[in-house]
Amino acid sequence: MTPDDPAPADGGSHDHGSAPEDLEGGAEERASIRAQRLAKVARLRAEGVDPYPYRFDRDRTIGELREAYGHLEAGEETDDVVRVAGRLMLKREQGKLTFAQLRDRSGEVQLFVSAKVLGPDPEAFAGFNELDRGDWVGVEGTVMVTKKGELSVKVTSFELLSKDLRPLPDKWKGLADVDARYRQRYVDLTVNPDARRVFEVRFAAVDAIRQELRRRGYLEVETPILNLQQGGATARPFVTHYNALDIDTYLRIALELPLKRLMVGGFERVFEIGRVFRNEGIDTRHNPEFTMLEAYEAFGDYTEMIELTEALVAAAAVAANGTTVVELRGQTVDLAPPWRRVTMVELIEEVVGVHVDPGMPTAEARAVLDRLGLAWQEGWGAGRCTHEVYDELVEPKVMQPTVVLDHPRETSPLAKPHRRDPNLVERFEVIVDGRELANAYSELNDPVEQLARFREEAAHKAAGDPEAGDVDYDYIRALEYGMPPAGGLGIGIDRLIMVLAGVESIREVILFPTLRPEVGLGDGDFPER
RNA sequence: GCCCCUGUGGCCAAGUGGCAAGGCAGCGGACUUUUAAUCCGACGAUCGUGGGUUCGAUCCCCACCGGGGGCACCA
Repeated sequence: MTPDDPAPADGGSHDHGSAPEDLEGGAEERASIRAQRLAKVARLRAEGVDPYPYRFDRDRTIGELREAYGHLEAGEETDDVVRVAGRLMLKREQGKLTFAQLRDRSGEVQLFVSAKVLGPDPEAFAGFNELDRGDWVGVEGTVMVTKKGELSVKVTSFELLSKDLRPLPDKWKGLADVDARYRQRYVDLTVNPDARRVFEVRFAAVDAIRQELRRRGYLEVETPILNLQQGGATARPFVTHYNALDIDTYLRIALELPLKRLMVGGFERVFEIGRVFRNEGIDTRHNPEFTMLEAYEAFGDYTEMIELTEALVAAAAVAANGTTVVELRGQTVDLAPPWRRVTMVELIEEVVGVHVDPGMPTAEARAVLDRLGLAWQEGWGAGRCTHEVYDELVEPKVMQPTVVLDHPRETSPLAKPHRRDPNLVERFEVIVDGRELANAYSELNDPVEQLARFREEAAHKAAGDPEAGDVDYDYIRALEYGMPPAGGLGIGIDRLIMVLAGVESIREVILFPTLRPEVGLGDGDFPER
């Protein structure tokens, strides 16, 4: 239970009432599966069996069982007693012998349930057959292998651990309705192996990233999600109200500014993997809440971040898939370092065949956009125009991992000016499969310069731009104390997982993606106690 | 916001302007080595919701709701 939850409404009473519905004779045939199972639960209680017992002491996982007994030959039987637990995924009744598949988080094993073995009480065997596909069950039995070579537990006793009142989807086809898959992810995960695989990829990848960062001496930190100001990126924020202080707060849109305050404080190497929130549209690449990694390293610049990005992505790929090679939409992509490095201006020339750069006169840059059929807006300088060409015509076409260096200063308010070209900043993005996967800077640490850029943004906000941020005076004050030179990196974890899992929609990699409220599900759909 | 596609028992899924296939699951029966077990039998559907056209609509039209995709917006 969530610690802050109020006391449970039922006051902890376990005094269960009568059966939900008396199902006599033929009525049971016509009753819904759920009603039948509710009746079953009531019957068990009447017999003194708790259908929701408190615990079951298994002595190993099914994976461990397979590990230990995988070598047995077909037909071999042992006297080794084991206790395993899991969800009943299949049941094959065959007269006085029943086979079932039991699954836990580590794998599946067959249950060999014989009337003779389960005795002496003849009710016991009938009781096993009363179990339904989907029930959570604990069993004790001996390890054996059937004639056909299937590792099995010959069950000597069993216990219902939790009743499944709703029938699982088709045992072969699983759950196909995407709406149901996202809304009822618990069912999706239960019956669709692909769904489980995607999240295994996710957990392995994120874990590998953490390990690699820790190995490099990075400290994992947690910073506020409720912010008094909007900053760290350009995006429309969610606004909520904090009653105790009677102020509006913003859900964070980035992790950047608090982490850089920690650089001022001397942490030198920090990272955070956390949820950020952007009040924008939903599509195959955007979910309003998504997971971001940001990492900052003192005394380095963006060149360190290239190597770090390569290492993190490669480690994540190997941990998730055992290889750096992934298949994406029929194409093979190799994430093994080193990746290609190229400047934005060079890459535009290569892919589009035109020259445009942030140093050229604005009119000239706009003329390039005109020739390419791209729209520009008043107020766009050559830098913004260059970025537009890159976004529209270059990024979608780059498949293999590519480090795109040296972005226009105009579109990068938190990056440090380029040491050799005042029109640029020291920033790179990594593109894989036509998508931005990572973004890194030599971090701007000049408080005077930073304040000027904040003020520009605040002016935009005052002019009605909901994505422009506020002047964060405390952040400026922090910079005035001195932030060491640093490289910083951001990786969109969800998009990385999409690449590693080879899926095309961000919803496939988020356990509970944001959806409209479900209609029609209400109190009337659930039984009285 | 706009456009296209889509919604059929718990799940999967056909279908047509004229009584809504089939499979899985569930229910009853047979079966002690099955592997999506098999065989036999009976049951289960206001075809997303509301209007309209029609003698008659699951099907055609309109609106709304949910979902998917694209565009736009947006990093």
